[in-house]
Parts: sequence; C-alpha cells; structure tokens
Amino acid sequence: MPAESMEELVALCKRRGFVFQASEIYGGLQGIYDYGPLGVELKNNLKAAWWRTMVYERDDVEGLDSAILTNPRVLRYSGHEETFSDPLVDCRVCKSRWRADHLDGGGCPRCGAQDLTEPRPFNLMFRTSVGPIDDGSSFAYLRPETAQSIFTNFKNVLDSTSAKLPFGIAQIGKAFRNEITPRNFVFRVREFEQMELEFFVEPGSDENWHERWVEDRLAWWQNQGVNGNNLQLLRVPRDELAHYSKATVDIMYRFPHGVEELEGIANRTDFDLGSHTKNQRELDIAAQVLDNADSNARLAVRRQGDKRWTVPYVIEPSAGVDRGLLAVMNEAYAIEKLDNGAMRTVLSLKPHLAPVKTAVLPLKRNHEGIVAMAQAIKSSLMKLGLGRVQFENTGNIGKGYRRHDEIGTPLCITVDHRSLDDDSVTVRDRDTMRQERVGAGALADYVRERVA
RNA sequence: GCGGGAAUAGCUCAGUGGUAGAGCACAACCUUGCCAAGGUUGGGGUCGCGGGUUCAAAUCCCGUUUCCCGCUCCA
Repeated sequence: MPAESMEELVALCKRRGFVFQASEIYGGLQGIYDYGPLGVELKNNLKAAWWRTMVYERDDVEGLDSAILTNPRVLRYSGHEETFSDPLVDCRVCKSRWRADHLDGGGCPRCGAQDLTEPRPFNLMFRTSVGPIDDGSSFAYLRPETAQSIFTNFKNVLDSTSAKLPFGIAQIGKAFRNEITPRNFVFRVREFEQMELEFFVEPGSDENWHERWVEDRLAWWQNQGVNGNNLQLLRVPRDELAHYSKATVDIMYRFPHGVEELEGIANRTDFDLGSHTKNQRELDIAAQVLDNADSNARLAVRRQGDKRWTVPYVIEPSAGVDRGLLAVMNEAYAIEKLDNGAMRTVLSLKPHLAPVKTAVLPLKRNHEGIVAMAQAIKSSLMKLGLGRVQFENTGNIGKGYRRHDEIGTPLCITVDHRSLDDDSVTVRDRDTMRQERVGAGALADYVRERVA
C-alpha cells in the first residue's frame, strides 16, 4: 500500500532522517535537498543495485565517473546552450507564461492580450566562473545531464578497454538544472542525481536494442520492489521528443502526486557522437548536427570487414536516483492495523535497499549480561559487511520494533534471558512480525541469507 | 516567474493585542520484560525571517523565504 499523499512521505523522511531541506537553518533553498543518515544509505543501496545490474552483471558495459564542471563547448555542440535557454514572456492579463519562440506575434495565445512582458532569457543550465577572476571570461557549466561526458569520453573508453559494438558506458552522478518550478519534494529538483547508461550499437540495430532496454529497465524497477501495476510505459509523441531523440519510451510511475516519469529510455541516434566528432563530413551521420571545428577526436568505430568508420547509434536508459528513491519508498510504505488494535508504519523495502540491515536489541535495558551479549552480536554482524547494523537499547522492545518497522529494517535480533543460558536469540521478521529462535553460531548465515 | 493556501516544541495541533501551552516524541531513574506499557523527574520554542502600527504583537499591516495546490519543463 503506497502512501496516500506526498506529505506522509515527507514527514517520514524528516522524522527519521531520510531527507532534509537543504540549508534549512537559513531558510532553505528552493528545489535543493539533503539526504540524512538513513537517506544516504537508501540512496547508496539503490545506486549500488543499479551498478550491479548495469555494470557487474554484464560484460558489455564499462563504468565512468566524470567531472561536473563542463567546458561550455561540450554543451554548445550537444545542443543544450540552444535548447536549454528559453526566452520566456508572461501575459500580464491572464498571467500565463509562454516561450517567446512559440509566439507568432499575435499576442497572448490564451487571451489574445498584447500586454506581454519583455522576453527574459531563462537559462536552465547553471554556470560558474573558473579561475580567480569572475569577469565572465572563463566559465564552466554544471552539467545538465551525466550523458554528455560519456560521449566526450567515448574515445578514451574505447581506446583503453578494447570495447566492441554493441557496448555501453554507465555513469551515476549529480546533474543540475535551473528548473522553473521545482515541485513535489525530491521529484523535481535543481540538483539531482542520474543513473545513465549510453549503449552504443550498430545503426540499424538501434530499434531492437531500444525495445530490449525498455523491457530490461522495467524489470529492474520491479526487482527494486516497485509493483508493476504502478508502472506504465509512455511512448513519447513525436512532437514532444527532446532535440536529440528519434524515439523515447518513458517508464511512468504512479507517484503520490500523479503518474510521472521515473526513467526515460531514448534512442539518441548518432546525434551526440556526431555532434562531438571532428571531420563530420567524412562520416555518414544521420542526425542533424552543428558543424564542429573544435573537437579533436573522431568519435566513431572502425568496422573490421570493410574498414568503414561508423558513428554508432545510442540507446540511453536514464533514470533519476532521487525519483527512484521516492518510488521505492512510496511502494514500501504502509500503515497497518495490528491484532491488538494498535497501528504501525512499516517500510517493506527489499532487504538489499534497506538502510539498516539488522538491529540488535537487548530485551532488558540495564541487564549487564544481556546488554553485553547484544553488543557482541552487533559487532560480529557488523563484520559481515552487509551494511548497517544498529544497536537499539530503547528499554522497550515494542518501541524498538516499531521504530525499525518504520525505517525498513528487515530483521530485529533480540537477546533475552534464555540467550545467556543456551546462546540463542530471537530473530523477528519485519513484514510478518514473526519470531524465530536462532542459535548464535548460526546467526551469520541466517542473516546473510535474508538481507544480502 | 504568476495566482491560491500554509508556516507556533522533533511530530500533531491549541492559542484572535496583555508573562508561550497540550498530547505524543526525546533524556534520566524506578517498575515490567517480546510488539509504541505504568510511574517520577527533566530538557527543548527570540511563534519561518525582516520591517511597521501599538504602552504592549504568535495575534493587526507590509515585505520576504520555504513548503503545498493550479499554469510552463522533465531524470
């Protein structure tokens, strides 16, 4: 049962330390958020799951971690300087906002009024000055997507790994967009994190690969605990496609605020490599690209047989980390009525995503023997390297369970009087609330099987 | 950026011009010992921020920031 509203999730995130408003003590900053102690664990786990699937479990993908500050030329030839800078005008009569380049000069398209504001450039890309002198002569953009630096590193990766088509380059990292309206918690924010794969294929095989990636990505989200009923595919209409795209399929998720994009899988054709390559005229580039006199690299592969240079097509599965976190949290969230009539909030996250893997609770708070044994078990579990193990000495076992239900801890291990006699503990399952008696010696395997 | 709503303790809220409150949560101790238990005690708020009106402002006025809801963008 997902949350009824975004507010419920926001409240839980704040209360338990998943997500905070950035710069909060100074009034915050619109569309910017910080991840707290549990949020960073959940986010890291989600990213690790993506990396495992996209890089470790394949032999045709390499990883990359490139810089955020980007030479403006990259974003000029990528088309971002052109398309990410929209002059906007406001209608003073009906208060609507329009892109100046979409107006035909006949006034406001809605009410026809001529009382429009002057077009104001609205740059969706952040820029910052580089070097000690801030006179605008030397600046860099904060990348608006992680994709471009994958393209600009195409030759580096190709030359250093002997990759052959089809192959991909994966990257997880921050990107920045000066959104007009940040909204809906961490759904649309100005500083966000992307998980992007650029998968390079032979032209002509692109449509097949596109379909395959859509299926793979849909399956992946379900493996993260997202119910397939809350996912749907949207084939983006031709007139709404991004400037680089031949076809895009969005994976839409039923967020608390509505059905919106969780991941986009685009067929970027040879637009990007074509845009960034030198000697464009010698290559057979299908996409319309800017003449490029600045690039010093040929971003193409040479076919073995006829020795022709080919600019690969690119299939791009591009997912939002923050949105993903919101989705898996929302899916896991439930408020349940217990047999005794009390309520509990439970976050039934998949164990591999849970911020805390196990909690160890002494049944009696001030009992030296029980507390010492619980602490010993905590350190031994910690050494398994499965993730966070928390020692929870609340003095009230029920409260401890409630707390760990709410943050999604899959297993709670309780040390009681009997533990001191027979060296066993009870392990309580988050979802069923059932307990099992486990010998301390068998605990490591028991836990490993269930939370790894 | 425009229009509408909101902001008081960690949370949920009460408090309509006169010395900031409750419940829950949190901390300590006692009791209990497997699903938010009981008792005692305690910490915590310049009422989002800035200005104005007033003898006096959480309260009235103006501005501002952030969040939420509608218009534009999209991972």
